[in-house]
Amino acid sequence: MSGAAREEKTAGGKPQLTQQGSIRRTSLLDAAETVLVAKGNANASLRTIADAAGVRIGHLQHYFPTRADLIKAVLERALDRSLERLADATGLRVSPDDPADIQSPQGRADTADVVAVVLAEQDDPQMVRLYVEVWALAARDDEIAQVVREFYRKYVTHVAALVHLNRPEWPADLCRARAETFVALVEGAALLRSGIAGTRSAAVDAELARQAERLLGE
Amino acid sequence: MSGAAREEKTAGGKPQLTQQGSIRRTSLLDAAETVLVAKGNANASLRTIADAAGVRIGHLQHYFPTRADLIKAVLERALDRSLERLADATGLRVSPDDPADIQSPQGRADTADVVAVVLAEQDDPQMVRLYVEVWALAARDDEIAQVVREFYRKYVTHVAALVHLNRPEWPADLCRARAETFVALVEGAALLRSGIAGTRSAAVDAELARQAERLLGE
DNA sequence: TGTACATCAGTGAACGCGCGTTCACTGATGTAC
DNA sequence: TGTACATCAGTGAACGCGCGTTCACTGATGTAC
Repeated sequence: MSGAAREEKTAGGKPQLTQQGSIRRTSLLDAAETVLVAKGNANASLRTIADAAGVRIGHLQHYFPTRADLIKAVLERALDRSLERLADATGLRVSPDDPADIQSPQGRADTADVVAVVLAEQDDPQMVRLYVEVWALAARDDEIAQVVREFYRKYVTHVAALVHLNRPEWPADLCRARAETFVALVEGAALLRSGIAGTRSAAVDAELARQAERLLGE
Repeated sequence: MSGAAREEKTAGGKPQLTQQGSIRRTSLLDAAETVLVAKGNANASLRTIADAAGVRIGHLQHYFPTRADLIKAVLERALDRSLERLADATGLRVSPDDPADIQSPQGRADTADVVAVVLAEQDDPQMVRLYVEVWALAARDDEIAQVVREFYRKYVTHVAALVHLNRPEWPADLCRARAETFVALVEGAALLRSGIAGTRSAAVDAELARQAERLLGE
C-alpha cells in the first residue's frame, strides 16, 4: 500500500479513505443494499445493516454520517449499475445530454436483444423491489428524487439514441417521446410481471416485447 | 336513528357499528388516507392520523384494532374508488372475472376519452403518491399484495372488455395481453409524469395517448 | 312509560421497544523529518 | 532507520424519542321487558 495511493485532501471535511477503507466502504454498501432490498426501507435499520456487514453500528457512521447518506449512496450506485447494463445491452456510448451524440463501437444495436435484456432484468424479484423502494423514497425525499430524475433522464436519452439509430429520419422530439413511452411501458411492466401487481405470463410477455420493440422504431 | 338501522350481529367478534359509528369510521379512513398520501407510510403514525381525525389515539383502535388493519382498509377503499372511476369513464359494467360478460348501457365507449380520463387522474400528484405507496407496501406485505393483485386483475379485465368491444374479431388472449400492456404503460407513465421519475410534457403526453389508444385497438 | 342492562363511543395514561445519533475511546496505519 | 504525530478504522455504551399496543375507565346510546 504505497503512500501515493492515498487520496488527496479535499475541501470538504469528509474523512479520507485508505485503500482498505475504500474496500470496506464498498462492502458496507453491499450489505446495506442487500438488507434494503430484502426488508425494505422501513425495516432496514442501521443495526440490521451493521449486523449484515459484520461491524458495530457506530462504525457505519465513520463512513456514512447519517442514515440518509448511506441510503442515498446505495441507490446512486444501484442506478449507475442499471445504466451500465443498459449501455452494455445496446453497445452504445451516448452523451447523457444529447441523444444524437453517439459512439457506437459495435455498429447498430439489435433492438429485440435490448428489449429482451431489459425485461430479463426484471425477472429478478429483488431488482424490482429495489426499484419500487426507489420510487417510494423519491416520492418523499427531495434529495433522492433528484438522483432518481437524473437517472431516468440519462436512461431516456440513451433509449432515444437507440430510436434515432433505428429511424434516423425521425425528428429528435419524436425519438425522445418514443423513448419516454418505452421507459414508461417497461417500468410499468415491472410491476405487473413481478408478483407485486400481477404475475408473468408467456402470452403477455410476447405482446409486451412486440409493443416495446415497436416503440423503439423496429 | 331507528333500531332497524342497527346491523346484524355477525359471527366474528368485531364490534357492531351504529349509524353514527359507521360515519365516524369513514371519517377516520378519510383522515388516515390524507395523512398516508401526504407523509407516506413510514411517517403516517397512529398519532398523526388520530390528530388529523381529531380523536385520541386509543380511539382509533376501537375501529381498527391494529395499524395494519387501518392501512389495509384505507388502501382497499382507495383502489375500489379507482375501479369505480374507470367504470364511469368506460361506461361499462364488466364481470370481474370474464371480459366478455359486458353490460354496456351507453353503447360503445369512446377510447380516446377513456385514455384522457386515466391520464388526467395522474395529474393529481397525491394520487400517484398513493399508488407508489401501494406498490411499496405490496412488495413487503402479503396481505396488501393480495388486495393489490386483485385490484389489477379486475382493472385488466375491465380494460380487456373495452378492447373486446373495439375489436370483436380479436381472440380473448390478445385482448387480455393488450389490456395488460396498456395498464403497464399507464402505471409506468404515472412515474414519469408525476415528478417522481420525470416531469410531464405536452409532446410526450400526446405520444403516450396515441400509443395507449393504439393498444386498446383504436 | 320506566327501568335495568348490554353494547358502543371515546378518553387518557402507561408499557416496552427499536430507532438514529452522539461521544469518548482504543488500536492500526500512514507521514514527516 | 527510528521516532513522534496525525489520521483513519473500528468499538461500545448511552441518549432521548416516537412508535404501536394495552388497558382500565367514563359517558352515550340502544334494547328488553
